[in-house]
Amino acid sequence: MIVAAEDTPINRNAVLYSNLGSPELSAPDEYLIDPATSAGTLVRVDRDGEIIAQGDKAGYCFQITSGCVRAVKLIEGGRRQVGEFLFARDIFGWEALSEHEFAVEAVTPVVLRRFRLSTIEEFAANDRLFARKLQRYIVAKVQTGRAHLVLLGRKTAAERISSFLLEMLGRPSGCTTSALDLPMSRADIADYLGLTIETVCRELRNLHRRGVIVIRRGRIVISDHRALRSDGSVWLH
Amino acid sequence: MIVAAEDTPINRNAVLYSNLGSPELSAPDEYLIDPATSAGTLVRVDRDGEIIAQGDKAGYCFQITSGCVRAVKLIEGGRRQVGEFLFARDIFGWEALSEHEFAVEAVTPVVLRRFRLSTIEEFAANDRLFARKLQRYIVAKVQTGRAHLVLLGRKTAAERISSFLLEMLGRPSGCTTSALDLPMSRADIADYLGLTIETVCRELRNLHRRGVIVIRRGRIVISDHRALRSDGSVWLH
DNA sequence: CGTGGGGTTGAATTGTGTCAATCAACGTGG
DNA sequence: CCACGTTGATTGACACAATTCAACCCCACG
Repeated sequence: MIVAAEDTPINRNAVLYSNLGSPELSAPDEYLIDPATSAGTLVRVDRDGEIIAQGDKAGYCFQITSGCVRAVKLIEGGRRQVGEFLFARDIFGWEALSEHEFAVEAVTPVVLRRFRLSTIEEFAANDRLFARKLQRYIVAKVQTGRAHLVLLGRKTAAERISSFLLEMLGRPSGCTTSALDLPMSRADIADYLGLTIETVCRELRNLHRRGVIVIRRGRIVISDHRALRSDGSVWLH
Repeated sequence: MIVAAEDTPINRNAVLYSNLGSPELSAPDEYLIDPATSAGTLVRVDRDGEIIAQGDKAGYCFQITSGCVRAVKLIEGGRRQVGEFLFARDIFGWEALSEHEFAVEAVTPVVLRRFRLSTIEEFAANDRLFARKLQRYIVAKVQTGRAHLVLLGRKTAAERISSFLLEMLGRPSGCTTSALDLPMSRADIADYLGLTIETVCRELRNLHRRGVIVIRRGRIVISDHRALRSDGSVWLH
């Protein structure tokens, strides 16, 4: 499903990442690897195209330039779990030790930059700041993974939906407005939240009825942030 | 709840980790930091003692010398999620970016070795092999976290219990025999698997009825590994 | 202008949770 | 040594949240 894949050799002397001089690590809207460089191989993938298959050998790492991607695992009985959704600036492919346990598929058409894992490792070895940024990125992923464990283990359907909308609202891009356009299908959302499509619909409808959201053609507008937050943020402390 | 906490200064010239000369990275039964060294501060914690509290500032990293520990998150309505159980050789405290999202509590009395995070970072900076081992360890944690997402999102109660027993059976120590002694309570297991205590009991009884396990005084003996595996390993591929 | 796939809604079903009672193990103090 | 209280584990009866099954709608697209 990979459309364009000419192999631009990585120029080791090129500026591989931006903000070298930045005082602190990884602002949320920062690219770990500067997309303006010619480093890595540009890859385009169609909607629903498979970027990584379950069982693929580890070897490549991708940074998303544009679009949305999902990490999915299929198990017996046609059951499916979406591990995470990834967007521009996100990096994936590093999570595998030897084989990929999750497939990665394009939710929308995506543009990626592909690197050999060995190249990334080499850069991390030669550059302390980059290594620390990567480390921070991975630790942040561990954190969001943990938060998702709580959602799947202990939250009700209504709470999951609210948490999901807040999560989507909270990501770096498109956060200022309260208009969310969710690129993924109901099935993707359901498999991310450990629910069925029907329950996702019903809970969205409930939010609509309560006047918390407005649903229009795959686009959702949040009318009552406060209500959403009191539903979805069930943390203590 | 920390009992002994004299602060042994870290000797930078001491051999902080073992197997420097080992050809490959992190065998599963290997300590990332050699417990025989005097590096770090020895800490003992009683049963149910709190090692890290929710909301604590990040700053220390612990390696378990002996005992079992749980990472827990409390949310509204008395609900609780156990993120993971950790055992000898495991390392925790590195998952926080600024504040700890999960508390860490002693399931059994534990002996820990405590390090400043900055010390760990410094060692990683000065030693490539150690840095890569740590990296591998963290990535492995991401993997088990992902597997747990699938369990919580898409497995039935029976499958969760079987998967749990297999997971406990599969950890480096005490794996040769089929006698498991589970140090954690039913409540801990339930909160790890996103179930209730009662369901855990019922499913264990079902396994007992089917002759798959024998339950004796907090110790469980696996009589039929094959049956357990066909229940718990619901992977495709 | 059919056709099909995603989305929405309703009714029936069920797996798991809730509530409650009982039991077993253990420590404690009279 | 034995009543007693405590705490965790087990079991049963019932309730309910979410799934399953099914019908229908709405566009997009050939």
